[in-house]
Amino acid sequence: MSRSNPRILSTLERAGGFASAQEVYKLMIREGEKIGLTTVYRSLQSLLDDKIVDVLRRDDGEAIYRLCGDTHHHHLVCKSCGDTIEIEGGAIEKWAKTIAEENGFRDVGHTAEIFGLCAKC
Amino acid sequence: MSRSNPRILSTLERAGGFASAQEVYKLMIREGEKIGLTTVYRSLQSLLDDKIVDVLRRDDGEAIYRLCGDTHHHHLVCKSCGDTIEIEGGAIEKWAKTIAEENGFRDVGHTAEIFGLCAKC
DNA sequence: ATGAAAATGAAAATCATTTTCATTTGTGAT
DNA sequence: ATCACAAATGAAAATGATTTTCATTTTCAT
Repeated sequence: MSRSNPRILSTLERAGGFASAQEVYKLMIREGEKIGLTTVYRSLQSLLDDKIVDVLRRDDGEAIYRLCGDTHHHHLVCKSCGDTIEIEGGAIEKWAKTIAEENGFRDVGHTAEIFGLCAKC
Repeated sequence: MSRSNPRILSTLERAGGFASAQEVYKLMIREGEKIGLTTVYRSLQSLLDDKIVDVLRRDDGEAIYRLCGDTHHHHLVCKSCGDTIEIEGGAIEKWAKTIAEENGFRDVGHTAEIFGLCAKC
């Protein structure tokens, strides 16, 4: 079932734990690895399914993948440079849970991202 | 300098203050307006430059534009039947603003969605 | 009315991502 | 080792949003 490929995960790590599919692919090619772009996309997708990586969007819409720890967190992302800060989501967790209960929902999850311009940009 | 076109802004409003370029274009065509896709893109871009609209990304990477200052809301979505409930986001607004300030970010926006199984499913 | 500058849009170009499909590889049974 | 079949791979084509090009039209000050 796992279509993931250890070489791709390892490349993502080597890239600083943060790169787009295209970048992972180019990096592997540049390093002489034999790999196809399709496989890179597929592997990243299954790493995503397995919640081993996280996906965000750059300003231009390109998807960037990052290794993520297992603790559930949210992101504060700079629209300009892509700099990302992990944030604690205690307040959000409570909010989501409350709203869901009020409306009779169960088995609840949520997404939340904050984006803006960081101090440097 | 302002390449904006009032018809596009007005269509975005009519769309609920929230739509992609493609959607704005299709809506205008469907309503019999004479407009080109290129112009829609250009107009949205300059509305963006003028900070009259805001841009976000859908999960699939498509850019969605919304009127700034539009009191925006969030969604509680059923994973199974797709039923969607609009929710007030007062708590979230405050949370996002606080976190952003603490980290020196400005010009801040956010996304938040809650999803789960509704009472019927 | 005249010309310059700005706006427009059809068609082509870009670029990330997905799909298709033929080939290769891995695995388990015999 | 051999056979058979499922999973993985990747080249090439398809897709779809967005941008660019460029020729034409509109606007506007004179």
